[in-house]
Parts: sequence; C-alpha cells; structure tokens
Amino acid sequence: MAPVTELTVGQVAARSGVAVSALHFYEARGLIRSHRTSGNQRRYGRDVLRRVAIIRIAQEVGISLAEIGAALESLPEGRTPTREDWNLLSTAWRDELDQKISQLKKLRDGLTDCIGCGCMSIDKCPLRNKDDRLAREGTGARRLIAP
Amino acid sequence: MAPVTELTVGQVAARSGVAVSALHFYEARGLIRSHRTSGNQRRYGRDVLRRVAIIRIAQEVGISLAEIGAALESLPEGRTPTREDWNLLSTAWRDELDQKISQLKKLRDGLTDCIGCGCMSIDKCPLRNKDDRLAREGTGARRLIAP
DNA sequence: TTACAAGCTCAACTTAACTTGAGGTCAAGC
DNA sequence: GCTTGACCTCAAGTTAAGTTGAGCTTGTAA
Repeated sequence: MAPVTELTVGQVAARSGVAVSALHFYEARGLIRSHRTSGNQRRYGRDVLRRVAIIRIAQEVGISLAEIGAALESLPEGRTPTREDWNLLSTAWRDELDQKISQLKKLRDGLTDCIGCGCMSIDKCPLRNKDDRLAREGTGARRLIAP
Repeated sequence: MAPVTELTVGQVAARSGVAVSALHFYEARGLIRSHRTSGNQRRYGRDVLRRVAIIRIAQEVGISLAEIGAALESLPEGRTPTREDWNLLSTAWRDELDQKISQLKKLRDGLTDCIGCGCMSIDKCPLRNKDDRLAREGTGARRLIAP
C-alpha cells in the first residue's frame, strides 16, 4: 500500500473543504506543492493541509493570494513547519494584521473613535489615517479642495 | 455661493481617497446616494464621507460590497447617523466581525492554537471549525477518507 | 479485464470590484 | 463669450480568484 502520509488531490479537497480546482489553482500559483506519481497524479504531504488552512483563513480576513504566497515562502517545503517557522510567518504579517484587527474592532464597536470626528478633516480622522500611504505616494491627488 | 455642506464628486474623491469612478460605482450599487444639480451633476451631503470611510474599512477586512450595502441600509439616508445608528450597524455585523477578529489573532499569534493539532483531524482543528457551515451543508463532501 | 470514479491539461467562462475611453455637457475665470 | 477643467453616460476592458467543460488517462474493485 501507498504510505498513509501521501494524500491525493481529492483527499486534500475533502479534508480541507477546498475544491479540487482551487487546489490546482493554488499549486499553479505556487502556494502549495505536490509531487507526481508515475501516472502523473498529484500526491501531497500532510503539511499541505496546514498550508491550505492558512490560505483560507488569511483570505477570509482579506489578504490576497499574492500576499499569502509571499508569506508562505517563509515556511519550509518538505518538512513540517516548526513553531519558529510559524512565528516568522506571523511576524512578517504582524503590522498588517494588527492594522486589520484594529479596523475590525472599530467596526465592531460602532466606529466610536470616528463618531466625533465628523470625517471632515482627512488629516485627523482615525479611519483615514490608515491610508496615509496614499497621501505619501505624492501624486498630489489627495489635496484638500482649498489649498 | 453654494452651501458649504454640498460636495461635488471630485471633492468627495479628494477627501475620501476614493476614485471618482469608484464613487459612481458605489452609487450605482446603492451604497451611497446623491442628488443632482439642474445641470445633472452629483452633489453629496457630508455624511457620504463617513459612509465611504466605512465602505473602505469594511472592504479592507474582507467584507464584500454586497454585505456592506446590506448593512448600510440600517443607516439613515439624509441625516447624520447617531451613535444608535452605528451600533445597529455594528451589531448586525458583530458575529462575523468577532469571527474575523479571532481568525486574525490566530494568524498574528502564529496560529498557536493549531500548532499542536496536526491538522489531521478536520473535526477537531480549531482552524477548520469556523467552516462547520460547510460540514452542515450536508453534501457529504467533507467525509474523512476511511469511513 | 473491464467499468467507471478519480485524475490530468488547457481553454473558456464567471463574479466582484473597479478603471478606461469615447463622446458630449457644465461652469468659472479671463 | 470662450476656453478649460470637472462632470455626465455608457460600453468595454482589467485583475483576482476560481469554476466549468471537453477530451483523454489512471487505478481499483467486481
């Protein structure tokens, strides 16, 4: 019998809740990797389940596959990631994740921070400040109407 | 002079950091509303800035325009939303937002909850459990390989 | 040893969320 | 009163993230 540790694409799909076509897609994008049997069928190591879980979670909170792919590169191919590996990954995302967490909390808590700001002053509004990269891009597009 | 409280689409774009074309798009989707001048140009009340801010924040954390639109219907057209209005909106989203916040924290904290789970058991993995709606949909697609 | 579920590739279609462009209108300063 | 930048509409294009389908191959269970 084939070793228990090898999974077919259908098995990964069943256990991860992700469609086979999506797994093919992730593989084409380099987010997951497989090797092939002599008959050209994909076989996955168990670590793929964890990678897929991360992909879905990250997507769910609005991280693009491109970003996820970049982050996943910090995970080792072939061996099971250690706690250190995970920490590297999450550290790479920490700022962005912290940002999103605080945005989510603001939404959840009724945007209380913004209730008093009137959103009239783009410079002061706590909701807009997360976008200061736009302001920094220097296109001049974000100027207030009256100079 | 026109009343200070009326904004053109270009002014809203400049102050919200959102492209004019996107504002048109949001309006076509019913997320924001304007009235027209005699010359058929859009004019917005100041509350549109807050609505747009919410739209962008919600999008950033992975909420679709369709969901945002549904939630925004709880906000009053025409008058400035009160604290109560905001709370209604955020209450409608609370479960989903709480869910996302906890997902984000797991990612940020190195997926510690999952490090020990091996992701071998789809039923126990805390990362997968958020997906139990899939399991509940009764397609039978999520069965483990060996029955 | 054969039937048939599961795989494979590749191209085309889909949906969301916008952007771009063409072709024409509005309005504020000189 | 005319010019020029901001607006308008509508159609078509774009990118991300997949899904669907056609046509062909594999592998396993009766």
